[in-house]
Amino acid sequence: MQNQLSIFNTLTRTKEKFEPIHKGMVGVYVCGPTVYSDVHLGNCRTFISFDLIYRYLLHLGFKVRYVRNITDAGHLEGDRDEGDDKFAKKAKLEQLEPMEIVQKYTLGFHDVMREFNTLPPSIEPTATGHICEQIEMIKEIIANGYAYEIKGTVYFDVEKYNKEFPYGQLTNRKLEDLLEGTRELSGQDEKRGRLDFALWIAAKEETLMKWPSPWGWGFPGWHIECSAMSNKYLGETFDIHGGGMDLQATHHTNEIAQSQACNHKAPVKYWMHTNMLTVNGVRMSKTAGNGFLPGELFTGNHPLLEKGYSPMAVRFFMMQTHYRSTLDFSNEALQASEKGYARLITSIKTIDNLKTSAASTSNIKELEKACYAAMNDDFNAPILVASLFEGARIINSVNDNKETITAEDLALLKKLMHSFVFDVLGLKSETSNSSADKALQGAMEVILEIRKDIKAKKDYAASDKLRDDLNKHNIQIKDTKDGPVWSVSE
RNA sequence: GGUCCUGUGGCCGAGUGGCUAGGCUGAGCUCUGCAAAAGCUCCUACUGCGGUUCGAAUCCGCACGGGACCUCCA
Repeated sequence: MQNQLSIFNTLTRTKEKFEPIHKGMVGVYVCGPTVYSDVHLGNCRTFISFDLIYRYLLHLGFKVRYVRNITDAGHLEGDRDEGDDKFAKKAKLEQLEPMEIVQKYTLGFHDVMREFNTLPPSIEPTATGHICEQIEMIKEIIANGYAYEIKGTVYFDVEKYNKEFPYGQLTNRKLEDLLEGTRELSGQDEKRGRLDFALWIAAKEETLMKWPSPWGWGFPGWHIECSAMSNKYLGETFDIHGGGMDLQATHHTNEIAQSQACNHKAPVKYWMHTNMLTVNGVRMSKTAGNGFLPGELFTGNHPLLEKGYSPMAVRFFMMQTHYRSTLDFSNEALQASEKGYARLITSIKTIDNLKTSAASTSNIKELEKACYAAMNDDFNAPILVASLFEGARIINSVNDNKETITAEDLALLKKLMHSFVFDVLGLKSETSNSSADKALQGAMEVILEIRKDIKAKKDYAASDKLRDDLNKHNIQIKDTKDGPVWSVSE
């Protein structure tokens, strides 16, 4: 372990030293997507942020169990535990079975996560796969006196719970303040308290996704799945629970209440929340209609996009902002990241060509320290990136014979750049080894050989034309001291 | 209305009570047949007004601007 990691805990609103419950092991639960439509870039940001966190914990040597669920049932359209769930609604629209909707968008989600080079979680449980666990948990909550049933629907009694536990602690709010923000109960409402939420919802005649329960046919409420599944795979109390900030006030607040009411203990030691992605200063969301899909981003096929951006350029763009800050999208910012990313990757490829000397002009050990210090300070990737650019500067300077490096330092620098850029930040070099690429490589060798002859005859007009023409096909030739180098641009 | 967060150079974005992050852009220089790349140098900011302090962009207050949550959303 490279010194002490600290994490900003939403519960206390301070940075705390990270001490896992079980030495050397970390349990992480992150609220995954509700798979009733394509994930947009804002959703991706959250999962990419937690991918960084997961990767760094692994890098530090922790044995991590990373659980990220798939919500495939119980997430209602309306705000008052009424109506059909999102899958059934979408299923009707697309004339499919609800589980066809789930399958379609789950596969799509996985494809996008792979594009962004995120590591798969250790366990990816689904709500429909854990109906029994949810029912058992609800039974326990009722037995403990924190929930009640009315006509086949089970509600959590928030006001009763609040008498013993601070219901609004995660958002630092008092119950009275929360009550002020809610509407009066209408005559149709069955629940007792305005803040009460459903644990189990009675099925109607037309409900498509329903299961038998002690309270009749129905389906689980949205919040109970995360309590049940985190409990099952990580235990009654685990280390880190994460999710987007928008889940903090309702979903996570209710999760804490459910788990506490069931197990008589707080479920989570460190709560982590990632901030939103914004477009022109406004949060990207499904309902605001200002979101675009990862596919559109990669191809540039969207009115807001001037061009396409590669998945790694986008990932790097996100790594230049701290996970707790809002990240505002713009073409200009993305293009800046694209260039910076290319420079960083190019420098890493240069490492293998460096010559070593008897002394180093730069302090590589200090650089290593700076990298760990950045990440240990609540996963501060932007500061890490700044240090990595310092590394790139050193590499390029040594390559230009303007600085020197010892063999020992070079080995350390190489290890440092590789482990932080590829393992921790999760970036990868975007080159493929397809047969077409190999053919291009061969062709370029032939072309450069011919151009060498032309240049030897000092026919610069011809050699420059060759270079310019290839450039029109996105192939750059650079005439360095050590001979020509070529590359393909995006 | 309630509860919070936030306001940094041309753009994006870190950050600490005093020691000028970083990326992109622009200008100049070095290198080079030229170009590109790379390195170096320069443009040295912290919404406004008060207060605390030897000293504040960093702490406090007020004002103005932006945003989030309180209703489904990562």
